[in-house]
Amino acid sequence: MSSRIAKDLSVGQMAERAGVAVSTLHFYEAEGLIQSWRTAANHRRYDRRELRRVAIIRTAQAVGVPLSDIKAMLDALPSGRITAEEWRSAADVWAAQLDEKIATLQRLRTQMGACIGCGCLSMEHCPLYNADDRMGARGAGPRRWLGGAQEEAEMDAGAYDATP
Amino acid sequence: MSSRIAKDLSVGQMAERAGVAVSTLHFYEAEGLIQSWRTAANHRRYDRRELRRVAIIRTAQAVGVPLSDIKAMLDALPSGRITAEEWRSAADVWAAQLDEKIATLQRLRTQMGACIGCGCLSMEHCPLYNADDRMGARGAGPRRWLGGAQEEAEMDAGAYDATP
DNA sequence: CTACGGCCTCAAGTTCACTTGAGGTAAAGG
DNA sequence: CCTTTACCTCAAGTGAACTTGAGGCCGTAG
Repeated sequence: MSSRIAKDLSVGQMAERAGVAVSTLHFYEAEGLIQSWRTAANHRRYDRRELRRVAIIRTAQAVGVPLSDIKAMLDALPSGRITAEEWRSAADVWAAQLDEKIATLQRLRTQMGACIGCGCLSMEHCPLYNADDRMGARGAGPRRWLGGAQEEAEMDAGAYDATP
Repeated sequence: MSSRIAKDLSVGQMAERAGVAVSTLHFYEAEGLIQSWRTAANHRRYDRRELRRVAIIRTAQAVGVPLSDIKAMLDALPSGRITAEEWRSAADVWAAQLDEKIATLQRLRTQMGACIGCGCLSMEHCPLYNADDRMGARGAGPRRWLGGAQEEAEMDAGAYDATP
């Protein structure tokens, strides 16, 4: 029951521990990705649990997941204590998306190393474009995640001599 | 030797085939990511090989690789015909990065499903933050890829009651 | 008592990856 | 001949994810 308030972290401490800038934490909080309470002096105090949230946010971002998606997932969790069941169901939602991304990466890696790396220069049966991720692609600005319809993506092979 | 010029694609055809907007192709070309030659009427014509480049660009982007990195990799290739050896060495440069990303993703997935999913709420031995990708992090604006130093990332466990 | 570090807010700036718009050319169809 | 369609250029706008800067509060070490 005794909540050790002293154990909560200041924004500076959080920033150092999480490896992000203070301004980033301000930003995340403004976006509703993390939470804090305030001291009498209006200073932020973070529950240590928020560290994990930041870790997840950063990791997900590192592989191209937009903040809006991350937020959606984090929002799906209840704010207090989280049961194993709650985590699991949240994790399941992500699992599919992450698997897709892992597959995309492995496809890319394989393409680079094998299909393309082989030098055959043919893409007749190229699986590269089977990545219809489709997740963003609304509005202007940068479209992360493939987004497009990609339809047939039929590309034929052939030899050319780089017509100038 | 007979270069079938008619087989080259217009920007509209490329756009449709590659599943991107015409403006995107203009943009990629301005950035030096793809190439074209011009007809008498100053219209772009793309060698079919450029389709593969676009495919690679899009796939890499889908997993968070910035255009600058993609360009660096594509620039490393000679512009004409590419030998198997050339592709392989280019692929090798990327392989490590892609493996890192795959590992990061799998870590994230595992964290979500197991370490965190277990409900223990402890991150004592959490491997999540061992992703010191470090690749961007120069200048202002959004820092893709983890970027930060991440140092120890020591997070301890404990029970709290969400102090309001 | 004042200098300092650390915190606060809010507005504006920056980078990336594009998109949109204005204004114009060029061949093809009715 | 006129209109459509597809293309061209160049400048400016947009959204995401932050960072930077200006101006100010608070507690403590010198």
